[in-house]
Amino acid sequence: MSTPSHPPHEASPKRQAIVAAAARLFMADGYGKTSMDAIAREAAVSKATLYAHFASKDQLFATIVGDACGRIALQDGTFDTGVTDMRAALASIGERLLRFLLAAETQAIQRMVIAESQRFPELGAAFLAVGPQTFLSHLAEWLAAQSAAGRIRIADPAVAADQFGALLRPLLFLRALLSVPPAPSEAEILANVDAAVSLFLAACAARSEA
Amino acid sequence: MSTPSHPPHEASPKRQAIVAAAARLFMADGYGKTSMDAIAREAAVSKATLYAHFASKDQLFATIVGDACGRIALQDGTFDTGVTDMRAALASIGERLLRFLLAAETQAIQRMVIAESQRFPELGAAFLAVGPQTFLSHLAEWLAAQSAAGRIRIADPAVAADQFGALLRPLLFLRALLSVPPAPSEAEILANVDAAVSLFLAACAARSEA
DNA sequence: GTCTATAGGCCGATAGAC
DNA sequence: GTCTATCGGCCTATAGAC
Repeated sequence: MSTPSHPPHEASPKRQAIVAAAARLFMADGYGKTSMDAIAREAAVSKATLYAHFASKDQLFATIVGDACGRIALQDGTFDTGVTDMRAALASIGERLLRFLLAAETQAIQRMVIAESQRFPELGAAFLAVGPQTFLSHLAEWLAAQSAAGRIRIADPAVAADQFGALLRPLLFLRALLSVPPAPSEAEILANVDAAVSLFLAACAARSEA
Repeated sequence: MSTPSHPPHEASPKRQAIVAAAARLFMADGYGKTSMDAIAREAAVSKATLYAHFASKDQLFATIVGDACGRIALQDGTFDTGVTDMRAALASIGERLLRFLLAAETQAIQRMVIAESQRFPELGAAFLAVGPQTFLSHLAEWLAAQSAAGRIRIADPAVAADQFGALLRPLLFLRALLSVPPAPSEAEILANVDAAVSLFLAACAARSEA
């Protein structure tokens, strides 16, 4: 993140193996339980090689999480421009967001960043910037456009985007983040999206304030 | 949690010192970075005494987090029965919830439980039960009563409670959980509560469905 | 750059005296 | 129950040969 750290080639095969192994283990077991020995073993590389590519466990962790945050930003953030049915458009955006938030890799990253954000202060800020804030600013822009086109009534697009996003982190999302079974079912996901869209649209149809 | 574990007196002074020290250190540094040596030092007790009261680091951690979860449940869950102004009532409930979610101890517990919920499966379930689920079931009951009294229109109180709760975990809440400065200001807190109440009420005034 | 081998330290947990 | 002292192990990181 702060230190790109490519002393050898960025695309060195061993380096790629190390990154892949570290990502898998950090996400599965967290920072504390993952040892450099285990990463070296998983990557089929000696520990010395590992340390030739990454100066410390901290730096390796920061690199892995930074990469993962970058991957989040690459998620298709396109919002339809030729909208006619607001309910369908919001349902589509909401469903994509909720499914993304519940995906295994996203959940793993969230747990890691929340767990270590105090020890690695840049991590939380980086995640927030490339994840939630990027998504919300795109959504706010889109909402503003829909509002300007008269398809919805929104006073403050930024606030509205934040609220729509929050509605897609209901108890279902908490349950998943806390690893409490059962895993979210298809029906639950769709019901939560529908409820979020309904509440949001009902409010926007009814009022002109924020 | 599962193992009450009081071999000596539950209220033994040394035991209390251990619990206090462990709670402070676990919440500040997390499970991995907190050592039994540090806890013993902080509690002014030998490590052998520590192990006389708690069989292992895991068990001590589970006890501390279980206690903390129990303390959450003790939060004043009273909802006004003699309500006239729904906006004021919801604002009061919302403000108490958001301030609670942002409190330092609550944040520390959330980080710990999210971080270790995979290694300690009972932890996530216990937290969910005594925290969010207890609150939401009380809120749902209260909303049902208000709906029955004709002060609001709610089809599914459980869904509505979940949504009101979700609206009180906006970006502001994420920022705090990720330890990203600045700390939430008074104005931000009140603005977020007001926005949540406005959206919720506008939707409930406008529709009869969920 | 990559290996084998190991330094050096801290950790969780225990033995044994009182 | 509480202490002092210590074990055995695993961890991060490095030295030195190739």
